Amino acid sequence: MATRNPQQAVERRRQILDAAVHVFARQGFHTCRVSDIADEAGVAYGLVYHYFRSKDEVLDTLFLERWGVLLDAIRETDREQLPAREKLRAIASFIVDSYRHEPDLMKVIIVEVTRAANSFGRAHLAEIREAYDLIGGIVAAAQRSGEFRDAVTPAFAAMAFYGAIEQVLTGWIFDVLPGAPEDFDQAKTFIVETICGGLERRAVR
Amino acid sequence: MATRNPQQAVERRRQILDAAVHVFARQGFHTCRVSDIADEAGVAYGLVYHYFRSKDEVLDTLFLERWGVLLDAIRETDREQLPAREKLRAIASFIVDSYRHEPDLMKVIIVEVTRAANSFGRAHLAEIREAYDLIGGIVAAAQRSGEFRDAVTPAFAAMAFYGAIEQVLTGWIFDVLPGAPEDFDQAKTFIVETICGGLERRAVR
DNA sequence: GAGTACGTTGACTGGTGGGTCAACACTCGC
DNA sequence: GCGAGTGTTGACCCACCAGTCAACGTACTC
Repeated sequence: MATRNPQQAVERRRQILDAAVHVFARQGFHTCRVSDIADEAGVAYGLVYHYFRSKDEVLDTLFLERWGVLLDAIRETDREQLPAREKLRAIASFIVDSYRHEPDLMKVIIVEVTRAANSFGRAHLAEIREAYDLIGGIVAAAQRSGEFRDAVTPAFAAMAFYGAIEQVLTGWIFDVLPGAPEDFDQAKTFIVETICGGLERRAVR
Repeated sequence: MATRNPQQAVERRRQILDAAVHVFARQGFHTCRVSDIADEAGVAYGLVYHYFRSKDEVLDTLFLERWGVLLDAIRETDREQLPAREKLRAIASFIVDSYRHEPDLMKVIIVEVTRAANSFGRAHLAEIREAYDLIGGIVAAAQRSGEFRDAVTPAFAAMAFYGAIEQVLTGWIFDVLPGAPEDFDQAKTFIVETICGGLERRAVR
C-alpha cells in the first residue's frame, strides 16, 4: 500500500527501527541479517534500504536517538539545585528506568555501541564521552563545595559511577542479577549508596 | 619445517595464539579474517585449523587461559588473612597490572568475551560468574565481621566493584582516560577509595 | 481517467571469508 | 635409505548476506 501521507512514512520508519531493536537484542548486530529485520517488521527486504542507507545506519539511528535523550536528562538534572548525591541518584534512576521500560533497546545500546570498542563505540566516542564529562562535572562541583572529598579525580569518579550502573544492567541482561520489579528501585539506592557512601562502615555515624 | 618435537608444536600453537591477540585487538573478532591471524603469525592459513577446530576456539582458548589465571589469583588472595579493603585492592591491582603488561589480551577478553552478551559472553557465563561470586564472598565476609556495613547486598557490591574496574580499563582502551605509567597505580587506589570509602566527605574523620 | 510520483516488492548479484583437503616437507625409527 | 607419521601449505569450495534495481501498486492531481 503506497501513500503520499508523510505521517505514514514516519511510522514505517519507526516500525523498522522497532523491529531492529528486537532482532539486534535477540541475535546481536553481527549475527542477524537485514532480512531478519524486514521479516520482524513485516516489510519487504528492500524497504529497509529505502529508509536507511545501510545496516549500520539503523543501529546508528537507534543509538543517537536514545543517547540524545539520556544526555538531555543529565543536563536537565545538572541544572537543578540539588546535592550531588541527589543528582547522581536522578541519573541512575533515569538509566535504570530506561532499562525497565525498554530493556531490548538498552541492551542493544550497551552491548553493540557503548561497549563495542572496535566498531560503533569508536564511531560514537564523542557522544559517549559527553556523558562521562557531564557526570565528571557534577563530581567536580561537589568537590569544590565540600560535599565530596577529593581523594579521587572527577573523571575517574565518573567512570566508576557509570561503570557500576552499566555493570548492573549487564547483570540483568546476562540474568546474573535478579531483575524483579522491586530490584530495579533497590538498584538505584544500591548504586548511590555504594559510590557515594562507600562499602565500609563509618567510624562514627 | 616439520618436526616430531612436541615442544615445537606447542610453540607453533602459542605463536598463533599470540598473533590472534594482536589481530583481535586491532580489528575485532568479527571484523578480522582467519587469514589475518595466519599472516600475523607468519604461518599458512590451514595451520590455524590444524591447531584449532575453528576461529571461535582460538578466542575461547585465549579467554579460558587468562580467566583461569585471574580466578586463581582471586582465590589465592581470598585465602590470605587480610582486611576486605586489602583483598579488593589486591584484586584491582592484579587486573590493572594484567592490563599494564598485556593490554591487547585484556582488551580482547573484555571487549569480545566479558561484555559480549550475545556471543562469547553467554558461552562463558559460568566462568565469568565465578569471579563475581568470589568477590561477593569477600564482601559478605566483611559484612559479617563488621568491616563493611550491609546497606548493599554482596552480589550487588561485587558488580559495582568489578564494573568500576572494567570501566576504567575501557577508558584506557578507548583513550578516554590517561594511561601513563603512573596512572595505573593511581587507578588502583582510586578504585578502592571510591568503592570502599565512597565519594562523600565523612561527617567525622 | 490519464499522468505522475512515490512507497513497496523480492529476485538477483557480487564479494567475502570460514572451513576443507590433497599434496608436499621434514623427521625419525629401524 | 625406506616408510610411516606428523607438520605445513594454500588453492579451492560454498554458504551466506549486504546492497541493487527494475517493476509494480496505490494515491493524489488536474
